[in-house]
Amino acid sequence: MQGAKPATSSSNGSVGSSSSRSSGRRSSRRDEGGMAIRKGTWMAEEDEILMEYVRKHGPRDWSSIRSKGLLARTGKSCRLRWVNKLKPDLKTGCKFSPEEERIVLDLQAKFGNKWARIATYLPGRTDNDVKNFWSTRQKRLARISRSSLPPRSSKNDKELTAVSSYEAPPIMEDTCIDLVLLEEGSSNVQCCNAFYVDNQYAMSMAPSPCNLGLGTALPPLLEPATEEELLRLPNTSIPPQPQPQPPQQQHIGPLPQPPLDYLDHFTGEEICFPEDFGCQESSPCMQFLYDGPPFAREDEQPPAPDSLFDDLPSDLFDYLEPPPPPPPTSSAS
DNA sequence: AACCGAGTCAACCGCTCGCTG
DNA sequence: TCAGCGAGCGGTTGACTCGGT
Repeated sequence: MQGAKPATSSSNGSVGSSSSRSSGRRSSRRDEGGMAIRKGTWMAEEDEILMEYVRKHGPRDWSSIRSKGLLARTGKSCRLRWVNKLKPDLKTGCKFSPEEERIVLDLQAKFGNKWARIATYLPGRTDNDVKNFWSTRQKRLARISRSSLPPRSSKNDKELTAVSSYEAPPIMEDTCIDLVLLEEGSSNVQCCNAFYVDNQYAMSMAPSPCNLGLGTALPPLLEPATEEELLRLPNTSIPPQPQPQPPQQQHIGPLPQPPLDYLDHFTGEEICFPEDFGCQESSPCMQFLYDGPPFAREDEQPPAPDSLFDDLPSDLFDYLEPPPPPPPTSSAS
């Protein structure tokens, strides 16, 4: 990855670049009481004062920090600084691991944009971290989907093709990558995640509800799995189903909760999914990019789902573990 | 070397919720 | 019951770095 910004004044004690950085849009202003409210990047001295306050009083009564004249910051700002930067055990400057990414994807599909809630499943991560991770990912997917739409031709060729970052040079380290699966000859785009962990690729989501399908035309590193194997994945709420032979279709109605902003393009029309991808509202798990007519309608054959997972080695997903249990309700917001 | 796009991150704002008097 | 207030949350913005061209 790139773009890691050097630590701010709080962690390296240098105020130089960060103070100039804040000089533009953020500045101090005076409130009604006449006390100047400082905004912008925190200085090391301010951090020290804030930490000292928390040591003495605990992380509460944020507004009294200003009312006592300790800092010219709002309570909000103090709390934010503590939660996002000063709290102990934060994983600052540390990239999301593939496992963390998988958890975020799972939980975002489950909870929506409840970043604080999702962050409680990720020790050392803040809601801001999760939010930033997600928005970066969204931007990337949006860019990929925009740039990857194939020309409308060869209508009969329905093969799903992996494009996007998957075409990047081989990934050598544990990595989470996004896949955009295009239905050739149309503008249908599906999106999912694959992980490269321990020299193996694996898809991020179980064949649970709202899985619209995974691509077949993946590079050789990813071998297809049998549906039986995939059904052993964690967080899979659909029960094992009988051998789904010729793809049948199940009328499931509109998607319950559009998981992505991309669904702005969604027409709201009812879609049919193959029966073996049965959809349950309780655990939607796939991000669905849509920019055209419905993916599979009753009068149209969807890609054969059984061809999507065939032959994946049975241990392919063994490393995947269920997310940790939710923390005690007292800590959740 | 300069430029540009992508990615990362910090910190703001507006809103909601829950507590308290 | 209700208003006021503080805390918390989600969305957004913009500075900054880095890699590619």
